[in-house]
Amino acid sequence: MQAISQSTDHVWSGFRALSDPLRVQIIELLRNQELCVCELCDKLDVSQSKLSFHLKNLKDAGLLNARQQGRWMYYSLNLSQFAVLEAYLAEFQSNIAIASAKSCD
Amino acid sequence: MQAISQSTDHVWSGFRALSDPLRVQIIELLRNQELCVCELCDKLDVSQSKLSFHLKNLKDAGLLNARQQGRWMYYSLNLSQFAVLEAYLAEFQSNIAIASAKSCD
DNA sequence: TTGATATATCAAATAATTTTGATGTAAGAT
DNA sequence: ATCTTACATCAAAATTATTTGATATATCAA
Repeated sequence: MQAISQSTDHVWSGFRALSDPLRVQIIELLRNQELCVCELCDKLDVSQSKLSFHLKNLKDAGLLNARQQGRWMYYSLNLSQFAVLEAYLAEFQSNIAIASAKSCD
Repeated sequence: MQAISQSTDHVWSGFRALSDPLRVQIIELLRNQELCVCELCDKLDVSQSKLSFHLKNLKDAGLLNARQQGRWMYYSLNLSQFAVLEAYLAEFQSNIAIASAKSCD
């Protein structure tokens, strides 16, 4: 068994964070810049508590960094976690089909 | 706006399919070989209808291929869809921080 | 044709997630 | 000290996803 198979918890929970359209919109907006909650709120036109819920979801999955400055919270992408998920998916490309024509009977 | 931002639907729905521990177990088992439902059922020790539900979920997301042979259905990974998701994540690595120290006030 | 097997589908029950609106908290301004 | 602003949190309601057990379908075997 490969190391990668031993604990896939962080993998599916990472993907779970990305499994929502609003959360994908959030990371798209943060693609090139850090933004504060109020800016995200404006751009996405969603309620503040709703946005807060989704930001927490992304942050708990390790996909976002948060930085407080005075009254504002600035969120940005945590690229290393994106890289973890990317690497997980990339590994599938390098598989040898050991038993491609296996039969059941 | 980049092409990638225009339709993120297949992206989050792809990630949604990967956002469940059992479904991740399924793709791990299919990593190196095609398997039929009964083999997956044995190895995962889950009910047949439950497995069927999750296989459909992965298939609908384009992550699995299905091939019928007699009474058996063989499932395998659709690597090209894995590559799509991988590429989506990879793009985030190449972003320039346009406004890293933007201030809100 | 009858029976067994492999898998899919369905409806009902259960569980998890998301939304909403209200309230809490902490920082800065007056 | 009081007020306002930015954000987080909470509980209840609404929505969505998953599980379960039953039934349907199709293939093959006898």
